[in-house]
Amino acid sequence: MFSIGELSKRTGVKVPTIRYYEQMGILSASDRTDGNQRRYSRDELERLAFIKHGRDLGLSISSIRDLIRLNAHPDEPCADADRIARAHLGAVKTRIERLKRLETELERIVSACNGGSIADCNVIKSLSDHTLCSNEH
Amino acid sequence: MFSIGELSKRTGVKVPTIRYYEQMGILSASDRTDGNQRRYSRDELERLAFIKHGRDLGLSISSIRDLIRLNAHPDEPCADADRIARAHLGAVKTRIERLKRLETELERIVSACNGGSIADCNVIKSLSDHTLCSNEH
DNA sequence: CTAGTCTCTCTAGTAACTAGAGGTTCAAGA
DNA sequence: TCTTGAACCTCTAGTTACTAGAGAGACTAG
Repeated sequence: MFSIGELSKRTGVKVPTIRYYEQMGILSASDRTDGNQRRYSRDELERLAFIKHGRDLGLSISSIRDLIRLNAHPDEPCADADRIARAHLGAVKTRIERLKRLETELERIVSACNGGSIADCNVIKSLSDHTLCSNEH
Repeated sequence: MFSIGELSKRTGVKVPTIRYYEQMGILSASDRTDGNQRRYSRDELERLAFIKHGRDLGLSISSIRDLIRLNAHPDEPCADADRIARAHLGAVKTRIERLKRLETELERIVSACNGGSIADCNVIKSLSDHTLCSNEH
């Protein structure tokens, strides 16, 4: 059995975050000491690693909750799990596209700085004047 | 003078959001009617457009607040404004990089789905097993 | 003058944590 | 066995940028 601090060290998830996951209903300690401290089994350590991996990949807690639920029914087809991952992939692609457009825009704004005074600062002008934008956002 | 609804229509910023910006101290109505309704001048319309543009580009409200403060002192050098934009550009580039790595990872996970049952679903397996990752995140 | 839309303030909820207060428990050394 | 210091407990509140809703008052067109 692991204490919450050990779990934290092994997974890299901070202690208050582990408690937060418990509140969110995706990870709970299977045991408590007489003094009310959480004790985790190896299964729970693995589940936390699963959660962390999902979070690192940007999955929401509710998506992770769904995946955990799916995992509990190993006989059902995996279409749902695939759908969750695919939906997330789509969202990631969209975000990349948007950010790339912003990057272009910011490059333009920053490269226009002439080192003068605010009165003729292109950064602020660029932000004020939407018509200068090379693409819509 | 514009009502808050008119301002909203002209800028595409929702009414409660405009009131929120007032709370945040970046935009306040220069006048009120006898019945306590906000009335905005053309200057304030333009400032809201500036705020919206900055938000669309992903600037935080506090960065926008800084830029507005800078804008109020037109004689000072524009290095600070440039620095804010540059810092943001750096953050955007970093986010793009990270997202691209996640994209690769998710592509791998999704493409591995064999349409079977959860028990041997690669989506969940991939998320459980960190060692399968082709790059660290 | 009235109906219907707009606006007001205030509170609370969202996502995923993080920080802090004030108190208790655990583990290791003397 | 006792003590001490780190780790743990619960609870509340703060973060960001909004969004939703309640209940009441204001404005405007016909």
